[in-house]
Amino acid sequence: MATIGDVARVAGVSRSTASYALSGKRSISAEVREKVEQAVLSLGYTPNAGARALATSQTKVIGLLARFLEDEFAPAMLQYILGVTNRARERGYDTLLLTDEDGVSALRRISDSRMVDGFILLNVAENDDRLGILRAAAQPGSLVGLPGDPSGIDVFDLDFVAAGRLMVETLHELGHRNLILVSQPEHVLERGGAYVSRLANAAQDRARELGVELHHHFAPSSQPQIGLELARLLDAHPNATGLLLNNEAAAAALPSVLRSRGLSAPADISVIGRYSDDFARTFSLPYTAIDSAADELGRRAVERLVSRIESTSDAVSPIVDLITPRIDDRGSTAVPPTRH
Amino acid sequence: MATIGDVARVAGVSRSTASYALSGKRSISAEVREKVEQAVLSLGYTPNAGARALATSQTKVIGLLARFLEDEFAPAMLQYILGVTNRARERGYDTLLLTDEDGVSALRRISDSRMVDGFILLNVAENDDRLGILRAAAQPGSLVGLPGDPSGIDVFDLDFVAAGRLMVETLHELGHRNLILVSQPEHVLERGGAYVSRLANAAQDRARELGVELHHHFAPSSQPQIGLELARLLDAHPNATGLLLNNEAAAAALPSVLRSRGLSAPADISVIGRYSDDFARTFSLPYTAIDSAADELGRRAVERLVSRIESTSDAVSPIVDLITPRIDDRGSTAVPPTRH
DNA sequence: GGTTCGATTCGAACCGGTTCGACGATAACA
DNA sequence: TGTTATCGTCGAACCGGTTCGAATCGAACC
Repeated sequence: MATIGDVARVAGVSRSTASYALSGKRSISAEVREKVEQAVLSLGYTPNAGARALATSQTKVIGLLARFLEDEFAPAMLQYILGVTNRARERGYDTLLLTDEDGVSALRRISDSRMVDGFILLNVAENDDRLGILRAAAQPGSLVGLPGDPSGIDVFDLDFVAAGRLMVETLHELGHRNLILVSQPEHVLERGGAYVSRLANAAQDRARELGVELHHHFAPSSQPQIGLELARLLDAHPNATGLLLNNEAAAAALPSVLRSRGLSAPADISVIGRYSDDFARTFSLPYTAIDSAADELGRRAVERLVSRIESTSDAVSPIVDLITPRIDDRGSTAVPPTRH
Repeated sequence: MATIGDVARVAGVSRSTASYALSGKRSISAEVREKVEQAVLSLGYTPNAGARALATSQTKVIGLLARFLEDEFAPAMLQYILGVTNRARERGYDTLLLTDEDGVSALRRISDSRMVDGFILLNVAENDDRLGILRAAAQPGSLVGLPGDPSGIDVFDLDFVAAGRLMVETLHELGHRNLILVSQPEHVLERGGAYVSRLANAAQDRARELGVELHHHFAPSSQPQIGLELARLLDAHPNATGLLLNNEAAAAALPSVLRSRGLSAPADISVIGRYSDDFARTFSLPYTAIDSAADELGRRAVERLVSRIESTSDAVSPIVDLITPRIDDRGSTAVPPTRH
């Protein structure tokens, strides 16, 4: 492989001149620049990443820490990952994907060895043990997922409080007064998925304010239990006219549950879910849903991280950016059926 | 961050001695080794990856090129990615995830800049334009997906010929004589997904040998068209007693299609799919299926790549490793129903 | 005509590791 | 007791970039 020394020799200049000609950090005569560029072309020169990293302390790589938790809906993670890698590339960064079980030691290892310029943490838990390491790290980081204590770090997440309120308000406006809310399994919450209770509490509060009856339940973690539980809930709350789902697996299971009971949405029951548009398309889920905005969150996290990496002053104050929930109307809500 | 110079100073030895004490490449007195290790601990020393890469020409990073094609079933890709990253980590390598639209230039860029020690290419097409670059690259590579010309490169894939035969044979043995085979959309084939026709042709040939009638169709690429097409196929072939699905999306759509027609598997129709066990679990697909072995393919590709990277002689002859298909029996096959 | 200045280029140092050759001390050997 | 390996350590060079300071030169200025 050609080095910058080769380029300099072919162009008949010194190594430093070749470097400046390529970086433009000092003025170079048009003539010399031309010769250097010719040499680069004829040799097929590409700078050695390791050498550049050593000299500049910049790797142009972002570390992406993805936690794959058991019982979690893995495919949803892919949207985040793609949002991150694609936007990073647009900004001139490549992505080191870290899927280690032990996120703490992975973070430490990569940070200490200076392999990346910054980190993005996915699936951040309420009390995430990676945050301590990240705060002490030499590189900046962005979180996707709001932890209990976000101090000092940029955070991006869906506004689950607004999402909970929006679900309730939407059905309340249509005339619904009795709703069921199905959350993720309880152990997701225990493991630190506080967004589950943020949405549920907000929905509960808003329902109380509006005089709406809301029955909150945690769903089991796997099929076919989910289907059975959904059926049980419909039995237990025969007067409920609306179903709110903060749970991808439950949404995926719902069509068959409704069909086997001879129900259809929105004629018999209104349904609002919470999942990405891409998820809806893949499994052709016909329900109106709050978009989880996975790719957008990934993109924003990258955007912020890159500007922090490239900003000279590091006194930029951290932000918590909660995306306002947006409803994708797929026609599964309507006024409640009149009681006979 | 501490450098090896700091370690050497604290331990009271030279930089080279510190380096040898840590690498073990020359004999070092127990006393000195002890002092160096103490210094490492007290300073929290971690070698700088860029400097090490520059000195050793080894990055301990693998480049993973994932192509995300439109209309493709993206979640399935995640299994490959996880298989690769996890096994790579076990072998001491991290993974650079490259999702660039333009795989050719991504490959060239990363290879020329010496950011990785080797490549793994996912979703390799029949006539993949990345292979030319890979063959000329300084780093070795492993393919997941069998191209038309695999010469010179290690290849890992499911044996789709055996898979096609196995599907037909399994149902033939149960007494089925009239089958429908649903493939991926035709443009997947056109784009180079030759595995689609490898499976279909093998199934067709085997059916002919066994005197089985086999109706082969390409499915549309997206919902809800897939569901409609499945219904149309069942109408068009009322005597078919078995359904073979080489198409994840079709498998995901099938339960509702069957339910709405009042059919169930295997009582009314036998079904064999082709998707990963993980996929089946996630969407609770109740069909017997040939495991696509995504994670295993990823693991094998890494294993081979790493041994090639670390082997001194580079005259190791390339292999084509086709995994023998394995059926996960989920009880969706049975003897065909007796005709009334 | 001497001085100052900006443009252009070069040489040397540095980033933080690894590794080769040399050297002194000690042990083994004749 | 002199010679030769062996062991343990050090200094220096090298990997391939970037960047600082200095040198050269012609133009502009007084």
